[in-house]
Amino acid sequence: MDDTDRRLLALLQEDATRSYAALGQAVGLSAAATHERVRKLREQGVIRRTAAEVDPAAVGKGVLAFVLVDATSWMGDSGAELAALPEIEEAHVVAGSASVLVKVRTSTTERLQDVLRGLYGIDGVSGTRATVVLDTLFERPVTP
Amino acid sequence: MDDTDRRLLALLQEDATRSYAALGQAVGLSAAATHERVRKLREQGVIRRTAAEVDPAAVGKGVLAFVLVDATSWMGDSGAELAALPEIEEAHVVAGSASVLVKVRTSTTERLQDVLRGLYGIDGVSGTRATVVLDTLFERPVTP
DNA sequence: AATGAAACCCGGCGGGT
DNA sequence: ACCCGCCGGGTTTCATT
Repeated sequence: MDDTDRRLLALLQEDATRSYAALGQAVGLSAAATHERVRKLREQGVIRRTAAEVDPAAVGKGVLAFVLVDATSWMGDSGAELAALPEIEEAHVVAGSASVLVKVRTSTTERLQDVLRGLYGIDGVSGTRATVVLDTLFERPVTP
Repeated sequence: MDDTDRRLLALLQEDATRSYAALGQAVGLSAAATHERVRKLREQGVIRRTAAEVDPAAVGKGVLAFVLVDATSWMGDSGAELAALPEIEEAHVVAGSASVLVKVRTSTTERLQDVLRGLYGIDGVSGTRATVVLDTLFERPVTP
């Protein structure tokens, strides 16, 4: 993982449809060498996958909220139950006053309410504190 | 935006390197028709871009935290100042007791502290409440 | 680990149904 | 809108250094 790899990662994060030739030119390498480096980055798991980024609003997911979930028991093994709620985009075990933090996207606030109801249905959950997003200033990839 | 489009989106979200032929076979369409549909989805902005997903830990970003930022004045126009801190991955204006919620990835907790210091340097910021992530249960794309 | 050449396959585009 | 067929270019591999 040298500096060239990091530059390649940065380029692929903003547009993974670039050709290896163009990519190589940007970092001063041949297409074949570039291909080999990227292949290794995939193999090592540095590049998890290459995915299409979908606009949430365009697929009817205009409401975004972060929900702190309080629990009376350990929730670190409740991943599957949380994943069963498809509107939950991320779930993290956190330190602090809450046990889990989830990121939720729904079509409407009514549907958000349904998700909160669903959270209460999970064993040990004793409370939720939702923070509703009014406007997203920016979302960007990690800077290697 | 019919059901076929949604299936295409789901497939492209999990692997955008698939060929249009394979994609078309999965939804019962020819490669050309599939290509046309995906082109339109891009044109309409439903597909924002296709990007490589990088493992944060692999690029030395092992610490994740969500920070609620309190402010004494309106922070909805502070996007640029927040974006100037490269460790901030997302920034949202929120309803509730805080004004802004940011997602921060750093190499160490010391660096996280630096980011918090940086936040206090922004005009109007009066406080921060950080929630540190111990373990990420899952992160997945939006389900169309 | 990088290069250049070569084979193969895919993306992109026309025309037609 | 979808399907078929063609063509240029990119991906992918291999021998070589």
